[in-house]
Amino acid sequence: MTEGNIDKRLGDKNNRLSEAVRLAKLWKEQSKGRKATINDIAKIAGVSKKTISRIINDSPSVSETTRSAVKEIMNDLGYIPNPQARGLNFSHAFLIGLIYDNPNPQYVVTSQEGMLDVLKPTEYELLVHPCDRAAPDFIEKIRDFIQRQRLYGVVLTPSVSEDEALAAMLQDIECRHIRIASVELGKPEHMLVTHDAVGAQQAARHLIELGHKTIGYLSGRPSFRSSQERQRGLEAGLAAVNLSLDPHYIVEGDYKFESGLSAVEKFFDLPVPPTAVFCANDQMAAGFLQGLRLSGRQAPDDISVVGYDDFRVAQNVWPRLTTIHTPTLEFARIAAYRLLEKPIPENLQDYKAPWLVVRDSTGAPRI
Amino acid sequence: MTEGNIDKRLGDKNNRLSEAVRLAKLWKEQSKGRKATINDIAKIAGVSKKTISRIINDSPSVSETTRSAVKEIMNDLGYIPNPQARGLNFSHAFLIGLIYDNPNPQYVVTSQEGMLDVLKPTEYELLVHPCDRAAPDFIEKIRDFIQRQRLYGVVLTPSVSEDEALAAMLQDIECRHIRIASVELGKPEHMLVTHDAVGAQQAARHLIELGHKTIGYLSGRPSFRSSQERQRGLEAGLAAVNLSLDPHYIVEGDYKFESGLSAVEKFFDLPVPPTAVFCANDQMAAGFLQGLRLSGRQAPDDISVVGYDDFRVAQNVWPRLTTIHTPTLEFARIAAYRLLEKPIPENLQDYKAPWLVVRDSTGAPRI
DNA sequence: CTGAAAGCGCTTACAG
DNA sequence: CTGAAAGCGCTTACAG
Repeated sequence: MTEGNIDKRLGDKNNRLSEAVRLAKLWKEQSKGRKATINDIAKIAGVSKKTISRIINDSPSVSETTRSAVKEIMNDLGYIPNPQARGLNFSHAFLIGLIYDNPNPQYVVTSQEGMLDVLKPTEYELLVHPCDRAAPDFIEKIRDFIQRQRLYGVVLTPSVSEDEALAAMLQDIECRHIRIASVELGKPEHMLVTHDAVGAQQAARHLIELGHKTIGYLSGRPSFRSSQERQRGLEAGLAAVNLSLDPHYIVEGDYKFESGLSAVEKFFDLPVPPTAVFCANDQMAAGFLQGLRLSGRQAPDDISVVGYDDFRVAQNVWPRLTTIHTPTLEFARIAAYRLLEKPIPENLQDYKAPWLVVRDSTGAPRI
Repeated sequence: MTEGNIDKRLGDKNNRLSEAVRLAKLWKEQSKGRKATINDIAKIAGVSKKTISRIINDSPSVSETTRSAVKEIMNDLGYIPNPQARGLNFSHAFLIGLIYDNPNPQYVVTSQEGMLDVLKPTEYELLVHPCDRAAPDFIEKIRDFIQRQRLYGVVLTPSVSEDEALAAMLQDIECRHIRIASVELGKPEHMLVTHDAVGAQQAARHLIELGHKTIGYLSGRPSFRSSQERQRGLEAGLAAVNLSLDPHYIVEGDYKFESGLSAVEKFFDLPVPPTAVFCANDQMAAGFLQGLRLSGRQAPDDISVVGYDDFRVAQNVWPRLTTIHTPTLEFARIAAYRLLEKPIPENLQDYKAPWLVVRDSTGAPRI
């Protein structure tokens, strides 16, 4: 290769670049706020649409020179590929769904935020979809939602994540999905397990260490796996010191404040009331605390109370609630990473188990 | 027209129908779960794509015979028009955005639910987009969000709804938007006013009727219009009985629990502490109640407390909070109706002003 | 009331 | 490493 050739090539490159700069300027004057399309970029860069498409999709078979030149033009014009046009060719939209039925707003918003943290640097957006498992056409509705907007995938949170018929439908229509649930319910590749039994066992250990022997359980709906798992953890903790959970000491709640409130008299009507109650979630524990007060009692003097979730309410009530912290935000992030098949950051690897947070609602039993 | 002609037409129609039934059956056998497209429907119905398109878009210029025949086929095959393909032709996707920065999860989830109530029977879905007004590129980020997915429109909630630069940007890119805010800030067609001053005035009247004369105000961030409006309402209520709000009796909070908690000592450090405090939201009022307890006081014996919002926390705390109810769900519904330019149902017309809910945190002042 | 052609902004084969 | 053609599933002119 002679020096002349090199000069010529440099010259060509420079010409092409300056031509691109000229065209870009022209375009900006004429476009009047219209957004650039793949055609505009191709014309200005002097390459084919297909090359632009390759760059959008990070194809390796584009020369570094072309790629950087085109990328500069893209930035200059503020070009964003139209996700609808892309979605029309791929078999999906650039949309992720969050399907939930948990009535706790903080759980929902925290999950959204966790997922959005991960989606933010991508081209995906988050669609929210509350649902009602009791509705007769609930699965059909979700199928419509997914197929209509051709979602890339969905994340399911408890309790709708526990629904086997729903999981089967998702499998059937080949919709990517991650089920966040207290325990492994289906294929591991679709599961994100929160290990509620492990958390509940810590609650049990805490109460036992304080000296409690007669411990009650305020459950969620018995059909909810999370409530079953929390009970299982409590029983495991009791079994470790040769205690067991007497069925009379189980009161059925529904995860709502009111069921906590009304549980108080049920426990205190027992011949020997428990000295501590483990509530299957914070909301019921908050109701339980209010029920205590309404009946002239208080925690932890008259009875110790432990919640589950560590949502905001745990710190708002009085006494502040001893509870089990579940890293909801982190689980949501992990779910999003897994859905997008992205590597999960190191610092999220640890967030696998819930942990105990001791506050003011627990103490030694009154003799 | 002879009888023969009529017979022939009926015969044609019947032939066409039975042919369609035959083709539909064939299609279902061969499609193997593939979703029907406009082409499939057109072929089976024996009409052009354009006619199907007209039916999808409710064009009046389609004969009732054709329309009903085609609709039957659509239902039979479970046909759903692809919103991405439609969006590619229209200048927007079938997506609505909810842009919020309110940290209260219940506010967010309630707003989402209200909007979804309205979107459910439509082809639109809801995209959530939290934001941070303090971020330097916050407006740019929102513009990207809107333009990338080519949203049909957005609903803004306080305080981001108060941002004039954001409103200007939306105007500029011609993005439909509804701003839910405490007071009319911009063009009426974009505003949905919650009339916070009216609510606050009721709080003032309630306290005055109980006999309070020295009333404190725990504000939100002074830059927030909602906090200003709630203060304005309080002042109006006081002015009605020739009282006024002494600036010393205003403590600055930030709508968060902790600022309520720490406000207690500030009020009680005054030479003459107020006998009642109006908190600019429930979350601060809950903190205030906890702060009272931590300092050995309680409401309403030592001081009356009023909140604003009537979120769940108002009933969870002890004493249960007297507060101002804002129909958040209904406002979100109205916003969605207006965005879609749908008529607002009669029963929503009334939901224009907030109202007082008296619970246990207010009483007559201690002499 | 109905339809054939061209196009929305991209991508997938296919070819070189 | 690069490109011309055809297509994704719809709609907009235009024509009749």
